[in-house]
Amino acid sequence: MPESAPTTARARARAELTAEITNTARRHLAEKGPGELSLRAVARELGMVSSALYRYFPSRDALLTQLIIDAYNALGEACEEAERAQRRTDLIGRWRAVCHAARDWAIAHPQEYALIYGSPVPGYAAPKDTIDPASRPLALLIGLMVELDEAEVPASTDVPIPRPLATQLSAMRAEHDIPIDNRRLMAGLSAWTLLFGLINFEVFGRFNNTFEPADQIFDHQIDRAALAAGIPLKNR
Amino acid sequence: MPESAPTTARARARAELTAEITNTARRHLAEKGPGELSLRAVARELGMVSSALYRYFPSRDALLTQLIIDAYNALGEACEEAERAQRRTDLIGRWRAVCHAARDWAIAHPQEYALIYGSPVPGYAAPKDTIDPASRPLALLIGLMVELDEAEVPASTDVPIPRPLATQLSAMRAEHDIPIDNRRLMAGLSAWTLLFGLINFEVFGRFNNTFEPADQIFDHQIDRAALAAGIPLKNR
DNA sequence: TGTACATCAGTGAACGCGCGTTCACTGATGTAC
DNA sequence: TGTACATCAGTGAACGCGCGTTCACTGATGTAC
Repeated sequence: MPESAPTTARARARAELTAEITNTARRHLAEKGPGELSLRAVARELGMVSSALYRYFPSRDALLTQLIIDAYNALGEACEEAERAQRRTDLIGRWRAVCHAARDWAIAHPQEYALIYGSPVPGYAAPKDTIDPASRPLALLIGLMVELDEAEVPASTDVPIPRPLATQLSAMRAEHDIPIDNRRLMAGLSAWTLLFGLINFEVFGRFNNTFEPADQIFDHQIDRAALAAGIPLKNR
Repeated sequence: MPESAPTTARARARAELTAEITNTARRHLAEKGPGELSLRAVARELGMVSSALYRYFPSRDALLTQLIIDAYNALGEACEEAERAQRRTDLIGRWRAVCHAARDWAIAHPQEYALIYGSPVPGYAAPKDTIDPASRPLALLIGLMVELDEAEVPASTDVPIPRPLATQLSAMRAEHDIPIDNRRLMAGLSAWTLLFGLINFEVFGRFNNTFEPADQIFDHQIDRAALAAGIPLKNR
């Protein structure tokens, strides 16, 4: 539901149809791939003429953008919800919850996942509105790092951070008001990279024929990453 | 050059034209994406009629398969060559060399990289001949692990490996005659996952606007991974 | 409450495009005797 | 060395397809007075 509930019948119909269009498009996407998403096919399924879609989306790219934003938000929400369900003091539980939520969502929606974490769609430039939704999982992980800091969990012994990298990290901290030092931030970024690298490998089939199911190797690797990020595997 | 040098003029011409076709296709791929690769466009550029290509490749998919195999081999070769250039005893140097070679190749050939490590091309199933070329980088890393073992470098303290994962790892070791234990093999696999996760993030633009250039964050993360895999950062 | 006008949703035809693949063909290259 | 035949590369036309987007239009819904 948008900010203010639509009052007139027309506005309500419009909101509903917009949702129906994105839902249908999402279903088509799930079956094929972003390149195969066709406005005409979506219109056909909705019993409309293809040109009618242009009342709702100015172009195919705009529809794709909507799907991308929705995907980022769905993934972000899944992670946040799972994380929220853990005891606040259970840091490793929270880390695992985020990892599993992201993985489960990706496996359940492989094409949507590919849309946001796979190869960029050629000729398509992600607009600014995708940035915030896209950063929700990372924000969660950084939140975890902040609490590690507050709980005075010692950071894992670590590889030194050279000057130029420190500059980039500091700039990032300043821009987003992140109250931890570079070492901890870097730990969060590493965990984030590893998590999605792992999911990519699984969703894109790199573990096929060897690690099927990949549940165990996933669990193992995220625990390794937790250790590397300074999250103790056992709560005190 | 294929196994046996072609003797007749016809055979030579055929080999040359086949190469020209794949080269042109590769160039087109580099500019657009796999979905945009068009037989007609390739033929046009070569001054042939589109149907003539069918003397060389039975279908568009066959051409794509060739490009995929070539990409795997090019990447694999780049890694192997870089690794070969290091002193044998310099294990961390060899690890870094592999990482940098893979990254450099990916950055230089982003579309080819996307073809092999990005979202799967919809409706396209990779045939068996891609398996061997695809595993070359992992094979290198496992080789490194074997030498770590031989050099009696102690494995890093680690997360325990549960039963079912151990079974999968043992099966893998048996199938490929890998003379190390599960713990070391797992370390190699983790390093491998992290490396390509990292490259994906960079090539697919996830570090944009924050870590540009990403050289430093890359170096830092591969050193972290080295530590986690038990490779000492300093040689003795 | 009623009327005149403005806004909007959806239609249907059309434009212009490029694609993969098939097929019967011509003419050149290779092979067997 | 020469001839008859088989193989192969490349042609050009055609099939059948689906796509995104534009445009002038009709008829319904909403708004101002």
